[in-house]
Amino acid sequence: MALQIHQLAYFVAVARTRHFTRAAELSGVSQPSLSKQVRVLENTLGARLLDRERGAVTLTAAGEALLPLAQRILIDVEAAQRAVAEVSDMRRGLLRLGGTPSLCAGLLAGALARFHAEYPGIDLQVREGGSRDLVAALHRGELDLALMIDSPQGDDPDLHLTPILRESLLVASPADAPAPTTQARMPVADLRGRPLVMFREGYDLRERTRAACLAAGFEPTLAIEGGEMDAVLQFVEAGIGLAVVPSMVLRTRPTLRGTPLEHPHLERTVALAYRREASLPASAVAFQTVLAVHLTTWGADELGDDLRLL
Amino acid sequence: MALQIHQLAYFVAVARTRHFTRAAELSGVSQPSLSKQVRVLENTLGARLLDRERGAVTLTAAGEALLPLAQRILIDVEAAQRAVAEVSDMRRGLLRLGGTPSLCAGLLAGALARFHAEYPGIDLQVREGGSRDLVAALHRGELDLALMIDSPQGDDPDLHLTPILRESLLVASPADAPAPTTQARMPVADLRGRPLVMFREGYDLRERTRAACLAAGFEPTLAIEGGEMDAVLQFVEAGIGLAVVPSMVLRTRPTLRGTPLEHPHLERTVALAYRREASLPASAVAFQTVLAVHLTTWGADELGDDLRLL
DNA sequence: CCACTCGATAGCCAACGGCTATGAAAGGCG
DNA sequence: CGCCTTTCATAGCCGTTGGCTATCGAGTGG
Repeated sequence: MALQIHQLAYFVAVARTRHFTRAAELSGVSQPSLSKQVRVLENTLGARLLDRERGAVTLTAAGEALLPLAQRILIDVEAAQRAVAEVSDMRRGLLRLGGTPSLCAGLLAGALARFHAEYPGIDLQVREGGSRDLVAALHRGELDLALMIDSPQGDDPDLHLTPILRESLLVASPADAPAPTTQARMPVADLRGRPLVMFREGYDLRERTRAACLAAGFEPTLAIEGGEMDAVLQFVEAGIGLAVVPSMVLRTRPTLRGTPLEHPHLERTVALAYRREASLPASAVAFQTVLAVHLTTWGADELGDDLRLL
Repeated sequence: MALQIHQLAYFVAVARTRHFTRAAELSGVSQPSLSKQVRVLENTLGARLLDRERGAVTLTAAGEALLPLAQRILIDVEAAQRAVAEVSDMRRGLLRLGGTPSLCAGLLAGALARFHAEYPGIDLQVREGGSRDLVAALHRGELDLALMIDSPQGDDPDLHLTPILRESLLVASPADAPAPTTQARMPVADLRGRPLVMFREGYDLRERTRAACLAAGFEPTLAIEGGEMDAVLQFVEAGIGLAVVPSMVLRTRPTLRGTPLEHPHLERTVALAYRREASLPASAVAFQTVLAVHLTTWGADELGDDLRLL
C-alpha cells in the first residue's frame, strides 16, 4: 500500500501530543481510526514508529527519522494548496502583456495603473514591439495578451482578436501654426511635397502612411525618419514637418493640432489578441474587464469621430 | 476531499509528459484512472491545472504554481521512506552508549571498533561516567545502552540489566617488584598500613575498596587519591603504592602484576543496562550481539578465575 | 477493589480508486 | 470526403479502505 498524507498527519499529531486519543481529536477523527492508520503507516514503511507504553508514547529511532520529513511534507502540502488558491483568486500571479509603442504609451499605461491598484499581487510584464513581434510572442506562449493593430489581412487562426476601438489617423501639426489645410479635413493628395516626419522601420504607421501616399500617386517627402513616437511628435512641434499619427496620441498634447485625412479617410482598429488554444489566466481575463472600464472613462472627454469604442 | 499524494504524482507525470496516456503508463495505471484523479485534484484545489487541447496539454497558471511544490513533496515522500528504511536496516542511525571509565577503556573500545566496522553508517556517541550518572542518563532517554557495574542493591524497576561478565578485583603492583604477598591470594586485612593509590570520587572502585578495608577493621592508608584509571596505574607502576582494580584493566599491561584478594574475595559484575519501557533501537540490539561475539574472542586468552563470562 | 484512562480490536458501511468498455472530437490520409 | 487513428472524457462496476461505534484489555490511582 502507498503512503498517504493523512497518515503522516496522524503520525505527526501523535508525535506532538505523545497521546493517541488527544491526537485523534486534534485531527478530527476517532481514536481507533487514527490508531489504525498509524499502524498502516508503520506497516507501509516496514518499521515501528512509536513506542506505545502505557501513558508514555515515544518515538522510535525510525519515528525520529520520519518526523521532520513528515512535517515538511505537510507544510508543503498546505503551501501547495495556498499557492494554487492565491493564483486562482489573483492574490498572486503574472500577467504578460504586449503592445505596440503607441498603444503602450496611450492605452496601456492607464489600464495597467488601474489593474495594479486592483490586483497588487499580480506581477506585470510589458513587452513593446511591432504587431509581427507580438504575434510571434503570443504563439510562443511568451505573452498572455497583446494590444495590437488589427490589420484586415492578418487573420491568424490560432489567435483570437477582439476589436477594442477604431480611431482615425490624423495629420499632426503645431497648434500655434496655421492648420495644414483650410478645410476641416485634409485630402491625402495634399500631402504631396509636404515634408513628413516618419517613424522608424517597424511601426505599422510608417507602412500605412507610405501606402496611402503611393495610392494617391506620389512618393512621400520625408523631412526626418527613424524616430520613435515621442521624438516624432517633438519634431512636428518644432515645425520640421507634418506626421500621420493615431488620434489617441494627440489626446494629451495641446501643443499639437490633429487634422483628419480624407480621400481616403485613414483609420486603424485596435484589438486585444490572445492565443486561442491556451486558456487565459484569470489575470488576463480580469485585465480585459479593467481595460473596458478604463476605455469608457479614458475616451469620455474626446469621443469625437476620431476615436470610437467598439 | 483531501489532496492525495498519488494525485500529485499523476499531475506531475502529466506535466512532464504533456500527455495523459503516456503519463498513465508511466504511472502504471490506466488512462481513465489518471484522468479522473487529475480532475479530482483540480476540484480539490478549486482550479484548473491543465489545458487539455487536442495534442497539446499545457499547464495553466495554477498548474505552474503547483508543479514545483508537487515535485518537492514527491521527492520528500520518497526521502521519508528511504530514511525510515535506512534507520530500520541500520544503514544509518545513532547509537548512544554509556560506560564506566574502566569499561569504556577495556571493553567498549574493541566492541565499538567491531560494531563500526560492521555498521559504518551508525553514528556512535559514548558517554563516560559513574554508574549513577549512567542510570540517570538512561532514565532521561539520553542513552540507549550502558555498560555498568551491577550493584546488588540497585534494582531499578525501570531498567533492565543483563549481566555480562563477572571479574575479580585484583591488587595491582609493579611486575618488576616482589609480589605484595607471598601467597597466591592476598587477604584484604594485609592491605592495612600499605599505601594505596585511590581513584577519584565517583568510581565505584573507590567505595568498594574502602568498604572492604573498613569491613576488615581498618581505614585504608592513601598514598595518592583522585586519579583516573590511567593515572592510578601509572602511579602503581612507579611504585608509589598498590591499587585495587578490576582484572580487565590489567589485561594489556604486562608491567603490572595482579594479585587476587581473599577474605573476602572481591568481585564485580558488569552488566548491560537499558530502559525497559523504550524499545531498543535496532542498532542497540545489534550492538549486544556484537558485544557478545567480542567478549568470547576478547576474553579467550585470559579466562582464568579472574574473568568469567556470564 | 473498583473506577478510570488509554490504546487495541472487531465489525460494519459508505466512499473511493482502479478497471474495462465506450464516447467524442480532432487530425491525418487515401 | 469519409474513414481511421489518436487522445482524453465518461459510464459503470468492483474490491479496498478509511471512518465509525462498541468493546476489550491492561495498567493506574483513590
